[in-house]
Amino acid sequence: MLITQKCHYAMRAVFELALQYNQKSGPIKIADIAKAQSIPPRFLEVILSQLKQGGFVGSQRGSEGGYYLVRPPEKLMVGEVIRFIQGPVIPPETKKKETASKEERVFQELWRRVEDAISGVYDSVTFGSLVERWEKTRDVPVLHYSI
Amino acid sequence: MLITQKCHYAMRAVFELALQYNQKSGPIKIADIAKAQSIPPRFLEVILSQLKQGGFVGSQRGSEGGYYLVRPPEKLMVGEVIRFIQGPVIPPETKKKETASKEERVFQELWRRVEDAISGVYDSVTFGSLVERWEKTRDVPVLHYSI
DNA sequence: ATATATCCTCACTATTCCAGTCGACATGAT
DNA sequence: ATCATGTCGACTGGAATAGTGAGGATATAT
Repeated sequence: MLITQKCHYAMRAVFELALQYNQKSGPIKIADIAKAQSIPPRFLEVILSQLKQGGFVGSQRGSEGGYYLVRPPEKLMVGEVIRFIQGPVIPPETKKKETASKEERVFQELWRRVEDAISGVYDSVTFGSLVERWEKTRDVPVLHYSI
Repeated sequence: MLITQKCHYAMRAVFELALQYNQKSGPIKIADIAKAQSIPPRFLEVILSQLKQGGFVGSQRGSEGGYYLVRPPEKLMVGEVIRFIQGPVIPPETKKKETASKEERVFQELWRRVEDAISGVYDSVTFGSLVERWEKTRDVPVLHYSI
């Protein structure tokens, strides 16, 4: 699978922090993020602490503590988060010319192109743009009314 | 991981059959494909029989039997094989608008773009073009001589 | 100061998926 | 008839994924 569940959660968590970024209402609690984005809270703990390691978020301990985004959402590409949580799309050994057999080498150009194509998308979308889109469509009713 | 080992094997197997396609030397034995492409023979058995189910290859039983490509390599896109072996890049439930929560819906456009980007590459490369490339570079010495 | 709310750490489990194997059987060429 | 092949279904070991548990550390409120 291209995107793991964990990565989906990570992106939704960052997205949630991005939504609140301009509200200046202090750090957001794990519990709140978990609720807003329907993420198992204990699992979210693991994820956020990993995102902190990666320098994407910061935290405040104690009462009224929580997490916050380090960079403004417009300067945070989704690709950065995805790559950090998931690792590279194409594993390095698939790309290494030296260790590849002749047969494998035929495919390397293909994998390179695939990776570039994916990166092109990943790096053209920021959490800022996602928030913008969200703001625009937040009140648009779902088309699929119950019958 | 985007491409499983099994899928790599499948592509190399098909590629091997593509190489021999114009030689008209009858079906190729599992053992030969396995040897040429360094694939565990028993595993290759599983893979080829799956590819047969998918209509990509045909087989001949008995002595002097083996496998052969059903379509000419130029008319076989790598995407067809990859999608058949691996299933869709983005799982359908990630894309379904009806079942997605509001939060998930923000990301759907992103996943759609990623999928399209990948498909664009997958569907622009045929096994015929891979064989061509192979024929061109088959005798180019490896740059990395042993020291 | 104390209580409490929060993050922090790290180990642990359950489940699923992947890669690969095994044994017995079916079929076709010679 | 024999032997070389493909066919079939079950099976296993290991890795990765998703998620949980228990207790510790620290900041804020009172």
